[in-house]
Amino acid sequence: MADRTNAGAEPGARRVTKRRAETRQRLLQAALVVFAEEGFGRTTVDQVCARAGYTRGAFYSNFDSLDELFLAVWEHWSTELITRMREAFEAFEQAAVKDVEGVVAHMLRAVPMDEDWYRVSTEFTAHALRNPQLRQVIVEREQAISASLMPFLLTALAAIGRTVPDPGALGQALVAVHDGTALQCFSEPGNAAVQHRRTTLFTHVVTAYSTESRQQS
Amino acid sequence: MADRTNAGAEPGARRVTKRRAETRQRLLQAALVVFAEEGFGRTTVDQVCARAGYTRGAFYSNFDSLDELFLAVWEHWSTELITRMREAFEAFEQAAVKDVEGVVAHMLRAVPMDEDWYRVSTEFTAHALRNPQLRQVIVEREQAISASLMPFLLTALAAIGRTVPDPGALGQALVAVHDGTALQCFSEPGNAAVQHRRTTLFTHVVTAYSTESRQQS
DNA sequence: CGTATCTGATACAGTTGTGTATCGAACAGG
DNA sequence: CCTGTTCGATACACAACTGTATCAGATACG
Repeated sequence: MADRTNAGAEPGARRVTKRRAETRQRLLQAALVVFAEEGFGRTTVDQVCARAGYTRGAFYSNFDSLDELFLAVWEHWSTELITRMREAFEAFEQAAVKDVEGVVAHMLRAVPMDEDWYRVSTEFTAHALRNPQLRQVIVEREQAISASLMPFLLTALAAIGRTVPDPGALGQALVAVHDGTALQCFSEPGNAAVQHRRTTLFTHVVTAYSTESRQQS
Repeated sequence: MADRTNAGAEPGARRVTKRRAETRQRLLQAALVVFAEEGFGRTTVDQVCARAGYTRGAFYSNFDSLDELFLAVWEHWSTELITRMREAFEAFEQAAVKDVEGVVAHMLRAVPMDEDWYRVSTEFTAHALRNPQLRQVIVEREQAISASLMPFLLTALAAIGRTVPDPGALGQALVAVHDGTALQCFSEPGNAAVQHRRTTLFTHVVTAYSTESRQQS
């Protein structure tokens, strides 16, 4: 590994200057775009640096290899996405929601759909399947997404008088449906029917995994 | 393009020798494995040829570029898969199937789950999103899968007294669910719960998209 | 300010891969 | 068999990328 950021507490620790943090950040941003455009395997160090406005020296000072950068990009942006999702959830007005369709509509509004990210994460997925450690990383990330989403979803469902017997199963189902339908939406960006069917499918799934409970909040 | 196969009818047509066909075939097979192992972007012409037992001369005699081979591999194996799926369906005994779970179990048994293919097709998907023409190819393939599957599914459902109001929507939903859950299954190969939830999700979806009809065949 | 350290630019050496051109061997048709 | 054609191996010229080593400017801190 190249020099790692560290909070300054360790012995032998090096200060992390602002400049360095900024450089790293810009490299991560640039990398997402370049990976999306060129594909990971065909991306060169030069391309990323050029896009970020650096030369290769900056890269090799911050990372050891493109592989390391790829992982860093994926982790950075996937946590970013989870954060955004959570924020969107917290900003919700539960007021107007009266049925499952409403809950789903709210939920889908909170889930970002970014094509660059989709391409990169898809490729990362394929990449991760080649490496047991990365496989695990993927699994954990999926659980994190599910864990971020479910509390809000359960609350929203409770508000319309619905209970989820097996939240874990619902979480897994939703992630799968999201992944599968995202591809369809990106494949046919102009096709409104595909978009609509996506919502319908989500609604069916949420309905199937929840049951009506007597007391409505 | 390199020399193309042709049926010999065109003027200026070249014979296609057996040797050539065999070479092409072996290159396609080798490519699937190498792409799965290395990733498309990091695969070299040499690697594919070595795996197939040729040198680069054979490759350049059959294809113009790795891109062309990638597409050829994807088309070859995806049609192959559809064929297998259809055959598996045709071999089914409808006898023992008495409920939606049974139908789903049969269906899932017909759908091949090959990890090499999954990796390659996932990467191809990401690749295809960069090119409008390839996007279209993906869409058409999805429709072909749906078209192969639905007749059998509709028949099986009819046999247990169920009707599907919107087969197109169900087809799209099933493809999405398949794609999404396949990743989960490959990520946690040892986890039986994931496998089971996949089946459950399929069952829920098929149930939600079909309605009970009076007359049972 | 002055200085020690950190950061990114630049230059370099070596490796790896591509695409083409050429040629002998394999093949199909008579 | 013989012959014209096709196929794939080999050699070559060229281009691209990597990783390292070095250095000058930027930065933090007393």
